[in-house]
Amino acid sequence: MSAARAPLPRPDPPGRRRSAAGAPVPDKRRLILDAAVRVFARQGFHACRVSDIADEAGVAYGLVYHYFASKDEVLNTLFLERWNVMLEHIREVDAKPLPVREKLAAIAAFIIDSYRHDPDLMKVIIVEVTRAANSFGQTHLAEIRTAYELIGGIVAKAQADGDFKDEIEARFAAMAFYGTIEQLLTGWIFGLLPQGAEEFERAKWLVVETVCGGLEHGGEGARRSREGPAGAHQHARGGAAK
Amino acid sequence: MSAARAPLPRPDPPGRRRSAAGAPVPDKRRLILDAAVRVFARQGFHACRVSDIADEAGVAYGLVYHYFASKDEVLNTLFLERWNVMLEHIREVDAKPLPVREKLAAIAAFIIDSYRHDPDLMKVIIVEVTRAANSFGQTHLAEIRTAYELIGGIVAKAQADGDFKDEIEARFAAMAFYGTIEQLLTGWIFGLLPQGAEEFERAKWLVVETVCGGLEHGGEGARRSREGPAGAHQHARGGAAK
DNA sequence: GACGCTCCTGACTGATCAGTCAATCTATCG
DNA sequence: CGATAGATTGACTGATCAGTCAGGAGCGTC
Repeated sequence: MSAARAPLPRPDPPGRRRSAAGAPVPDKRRLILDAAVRVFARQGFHACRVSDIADEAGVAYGLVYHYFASKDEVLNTLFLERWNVMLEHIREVDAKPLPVREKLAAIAAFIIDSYRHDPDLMKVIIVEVTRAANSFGQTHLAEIRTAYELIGGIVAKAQADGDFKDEIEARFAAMAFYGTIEQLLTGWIFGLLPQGAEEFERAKWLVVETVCGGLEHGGEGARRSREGPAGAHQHARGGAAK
Repeated sequence: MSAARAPLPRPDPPGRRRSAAGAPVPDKRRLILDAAVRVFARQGFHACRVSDIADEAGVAYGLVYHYFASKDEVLNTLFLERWNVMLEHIREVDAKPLPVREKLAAIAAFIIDSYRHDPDLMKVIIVEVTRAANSFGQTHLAEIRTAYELIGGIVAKAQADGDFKDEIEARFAAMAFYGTIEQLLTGWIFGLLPQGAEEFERAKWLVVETVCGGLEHGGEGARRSREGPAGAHQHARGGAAK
C-alpha cells in the first residue's frame, strides 16, 4: 500500500520533536528501519520475527505496528527508499552530456558505492526483493523495470550516436550491464569474491570495460577506455591489483 | 542431509516396480518432485504448504515425508539434480578442444535450453536457491562456487592462449558471463523480456557476443561473430592477437 | 498363515508468530 | 489544570503449518 512515505534515504522528518538542548530526539521510525536492515540481512526476511526487529531497535513490539502496517511494509519501505534514490541518480546521469562509458561508469559506481556504504541494505534489496519473484519482486516490478528501461535508453542513445554497435538490442544490453553488477554484489554478499576499497574501485572499471569493450582484444574499445575523456579517474590503482 | 539421492535428471530408480503389462508404475517420488516444481514456481517455497505439494501430486500428505525428510529436502533435491547436470555439462564442454566462444556458447545454450524446457524448475532454482543467500544459498554455496570456477577456468585458459585480454580477471569475467545469463532468465521469469523460440536462440548468441565482443564497435570480435546466432563456427585460433 | 518389508494414508499435535488492543505515558496548548 | 492527540508498551489471540504417528494395504517368503 502506501509504503513510500519516505522517498529519500534517511530523510529527516519535518517538524521532528527535539529535546530541550536542540538535539534531535531519536526517530523511532528510523530506528526500526535501520534495525530491520540488520535483522533482515542477518536472518533473512522470512526467518526473522517481528519481535527480532523490535528487540534490535530497542523498542516495544507494538511500536513496529504503530509505524508500519505489516512486516511486509517495513521491507517495502526499505526497498523503495533506496531504489528511488538510484532511479533519480540514473536520470540525472542520463541528462548530462557525457560519453556512454562515463554514464555507465557513474551508474556502476553508484550501485557499488551503495553496497560499500551499506552492504546490509543492498543485501536485503537484492536477496529479498530484486530476485524474490514471488512476493516482493512482483510488487515492485514496475520500479525494477524502470531501472532497466533507463539503462536501456542510455544504450539506445549511444547506438543512435554510433558509439555502440546496433546488433545487440539496447534492452538486452541493459540486462547484461545490470546483471553483471548484481552478480558482482552477489559474489561479495556470498563471500565468493574478495572485498575491499581496492576491489570496489576496480570493479567499477571492470564492469564498464567488460560490457563495453568485451573480453576479447579490442581495437578502439580498449584504447578509448585507456584515456578517459574526463581524465578524472585512474582505474588500475597502485600496482598489485590481483 | 542426503539430498542427492538422484544425481541425474529424472533418473529411473533401479528395480522400479512394474505393472503386469510391463509399463512402469508411476514413481510417486518423482511425482512429488515434479509437483513441487510447479507449486514452488507458482507460490514460492515459503508461501506454499507441504499439503499443496501433496495435493498437486495427488498423493497423501504423509507420503512426502516418506520420501523426503523435510520440505527443505525437496527443494535441495530439485536443485542438486539440475545443478549437477549443469556442472557435468560444463566439464564436458571444457574438456573439448573448442575455441572459447564456442565453449561459452555451449554453456549459455545449455542454461537457456534448460529454461526453455522447464521454466518452472529454472525459476525455482534461481529464485529460491541461487539468490536466496540466507537459507539455501548458504547450503549450496560450494556447488554454486564450482560453476563460477569452472567458467573462470575456461576464461583463464583463453587468456593464456592469447584469445582474451588479460586486464579483466578470469574470476570477474565468469561473474559477468553468468550474471548476464541469470539476468536474462530473470527477465523472462518476471515477464520483462519477450519469450519464444526465436528469442531463446538469439539470446544464446547475444550473451556470447556481448561478453566477448562488447557493446562497442569491435574489430575482430564483431567481424568474427558476424556469422550470426545460428552457426558461428568461425574462430581463427591463434589469429591476430594483440 | 504369519512374519516382515515397503508403500501409503490422513488426522492430529505442538510450536510458532503476525497482528491486535487496552492501557499508560508524554507533550502541547488553551 | 484538563483535555486532546500522538507515542509507546507488551500480553494476548487466532491461525497456520511442519512434522509425527498409528495404522492399513499389498506382496514376497519361510
